[in-house]
Amino acid sequence: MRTPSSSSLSSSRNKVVTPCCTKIGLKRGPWTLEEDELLTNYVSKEGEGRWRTLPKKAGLFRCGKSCRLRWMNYLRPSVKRGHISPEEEDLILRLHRLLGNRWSLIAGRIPGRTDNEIKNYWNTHLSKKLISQGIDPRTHKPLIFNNPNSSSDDNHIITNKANSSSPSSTSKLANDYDLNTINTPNPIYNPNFQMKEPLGSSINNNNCPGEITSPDDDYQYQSSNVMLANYRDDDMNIVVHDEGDDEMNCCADDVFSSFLNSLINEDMFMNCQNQQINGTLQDFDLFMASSTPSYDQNNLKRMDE
DNA sequence: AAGCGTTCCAACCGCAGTCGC
DNA sequence: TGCGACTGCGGTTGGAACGCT
Repeated sequence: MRTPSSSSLSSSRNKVVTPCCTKIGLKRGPWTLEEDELLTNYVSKEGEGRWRTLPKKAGLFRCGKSCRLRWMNYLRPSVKRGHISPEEEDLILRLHRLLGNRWSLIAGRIPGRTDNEIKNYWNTHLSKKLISQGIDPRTHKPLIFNNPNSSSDDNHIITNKANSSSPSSTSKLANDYDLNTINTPNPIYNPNFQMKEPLGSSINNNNCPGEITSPDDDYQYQSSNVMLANYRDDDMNIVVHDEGDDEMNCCADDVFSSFLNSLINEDMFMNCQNQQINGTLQDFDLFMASSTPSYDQNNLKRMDE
């Protein structure tokens, strides 16, 4: 069905590829009912995991990755199929504003939905919807169309190849929206930012390890659902706080979890929405101040202020 | 009905993190 | 400490379905 793209071919020449991807004779493409049945029966009996050896044991001519994906995104009993409800859509929008393209984190907050499904839904529906509303789907800030007179390092600038002043339709606008031209200061979207251990101490007691800078720069999330903060050193370089402390991590995890849960609450969201300038950090501060007595919002000094 | 363009989404890919040896 | 195996994530692809002419 699918053939390796030119990029993947060229990269695989220089890289050690995992055996499951190179084995000859493995089936690719859409799954058949028989394959689904084999996989479902096997996982029901033996449980998830050990994907590498699963295909052989289950009698499938697929690589482990493919089996895992099929199970996770389609066959798992908890997977909910069908239309995304308006409530789910709203939740996706809120979570994406906070988390960026952290699809697995977002999916973890929407029961029955998979990261792949949410990612697809975002790319095909929600990003276009936001663009049609004049909102940058990456930053959730108003779109600013390219002005030849403006400086080249402006953030949140997009170009509209057809007509920047009068987009004619959602579809047209979406097609003309050049994602490659966007610069974003938000580390959530910045691949150069390294996800590190969480900064638990500033959340769980009154100690502040450093000066908090701009909201977009300083709160990051890692795949373990932990919020963390960075600060700037004397040279204004962003410093990632890297203090391992399992207990603190655990607490930060709980706090972050509660924070996300709170966003499900409409009132909380509406309050925060009115303060989009300060975005994520302000949302978090509001939440922490209202729900965590030990959290001293004033301890967070911002270089930007 | 045929041809063509667009949309949607399942599946694939490379990469990075984690774990065990 | 280094290495390989395994797992999970986010980006991308391409074929089927759909809509328009």
